[in-house]
Amino acid sequence: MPSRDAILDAAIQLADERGLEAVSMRSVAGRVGVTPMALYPYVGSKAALLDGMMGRMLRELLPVMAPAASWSGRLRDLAHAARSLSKQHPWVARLQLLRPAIEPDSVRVVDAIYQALLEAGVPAADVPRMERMISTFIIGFGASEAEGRFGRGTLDPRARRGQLPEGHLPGHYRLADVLDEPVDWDAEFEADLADLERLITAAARRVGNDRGEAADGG
Amino acid sequence: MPSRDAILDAAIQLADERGLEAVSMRSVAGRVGVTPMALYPYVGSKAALLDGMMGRMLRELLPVMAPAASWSGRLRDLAHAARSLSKQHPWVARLQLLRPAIEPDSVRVVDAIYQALLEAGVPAADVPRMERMISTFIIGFGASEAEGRFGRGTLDPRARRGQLPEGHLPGHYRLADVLDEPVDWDAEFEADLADLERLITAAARRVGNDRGEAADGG
DNA sequence: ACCTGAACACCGTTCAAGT
DNA sequence: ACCTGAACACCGTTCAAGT
Repeated sequence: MPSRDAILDAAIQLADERGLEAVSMRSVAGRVGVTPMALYPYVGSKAALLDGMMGRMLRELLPVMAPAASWSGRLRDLAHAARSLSKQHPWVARLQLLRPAIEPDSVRVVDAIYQALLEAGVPAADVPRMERMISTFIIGFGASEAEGRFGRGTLDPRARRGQLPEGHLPGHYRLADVLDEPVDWDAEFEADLADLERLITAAARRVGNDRGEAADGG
Repeated sequence: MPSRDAILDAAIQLADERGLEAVSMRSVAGRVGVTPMALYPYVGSKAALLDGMMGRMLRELLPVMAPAASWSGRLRDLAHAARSLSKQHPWVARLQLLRPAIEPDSVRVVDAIYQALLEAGVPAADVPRMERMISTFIIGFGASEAEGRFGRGTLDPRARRGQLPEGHLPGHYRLADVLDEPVDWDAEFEADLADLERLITAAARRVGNDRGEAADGG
């Protein structure tokens, strides 16, 4: 029995095992034990199948925030959950960036961030922007890590200390010691979160200072 | 005469006109006036073709930073150039996230950011992380805007003030006034850049305070 | 040396049949 | 009501010929 849930399960499993590019109507149908065309009444199209996969991921993200915790604790919980999700399923960040967040659970996640920012004292006029900044960063970090934008590239074979003339890549030259050390991505994510929290408290402190429209309606 | 440059030009034109998904070996070959297989000696593979397109984009990004300007001026120049690039070519942000930055010009852009951060007084140990944070944000913003993650979604049809019970999406409810206004994306990008600059100066101020390894070699 | 043409193993999706 | 099979218009890439 196909059923929408079984189809989404098969697609998610396939993406986990062989990557998002291995998810095709034909491969999913094969795993479910059915002909490609039998999927269409349940998922509509390939694009809708991908949206459905994303919806499932977001559903796991929601119950993670303990309502009792402070705003910063809740944001931290959410950020950590998002990161562990994109470690378990390296394809979610790409999907999140490539398809607009239509699923209803995505609106609920956004709402939870709104509440945390309001509770932190961020002026209403700045809350949606900061929500977009935070989620853009978290998704972008996950995508960069998963797709290999972080790994190599920055640090080229010839970027080792002394192996290149100082004038060519002066920044890399001066940072040779630091760049030689391996990166602890968990620590980096943590440091980035601390920076984001600094921005939030700074925005809350600025209420009514450098802008006329401080604490708005609400 | 094909030539690598003519092939990349055709591919870029095609992506601008009909989107990245319209770029195929067959369509590019058609535009160049040649058989698909004739491209292979010049570009190697589809993936390498995409890398080549990205390389061309990065080359436009480099000469934009006036060496005379302050570190914050140079970072601003770079950020604005990156944003106008991803407005002209909505596919670059996606490509930047999906493929590791191997092109040599990408290393040069990273180096320019390293220099700016060092000049700002950011401790060496924090410079690579902050570079990744800044570029992740800028690329993520471009991708979110281009792929439609920002546009709709957050603000649902039923998120209008009073049209939903307060208990359901409390954050959206409290922000109804703000969410009803259209977003000025240029202003938002500017405000985000100001926030990033705050993080940089804050990191510079922390030198030698909460970490042992303050101003490193160099 | 450079290009072509046919072929292989794939795609998403439509449409007419089958039970 | 639900599924199948053949078909259409695509992919990237290999390989043997052509000039």
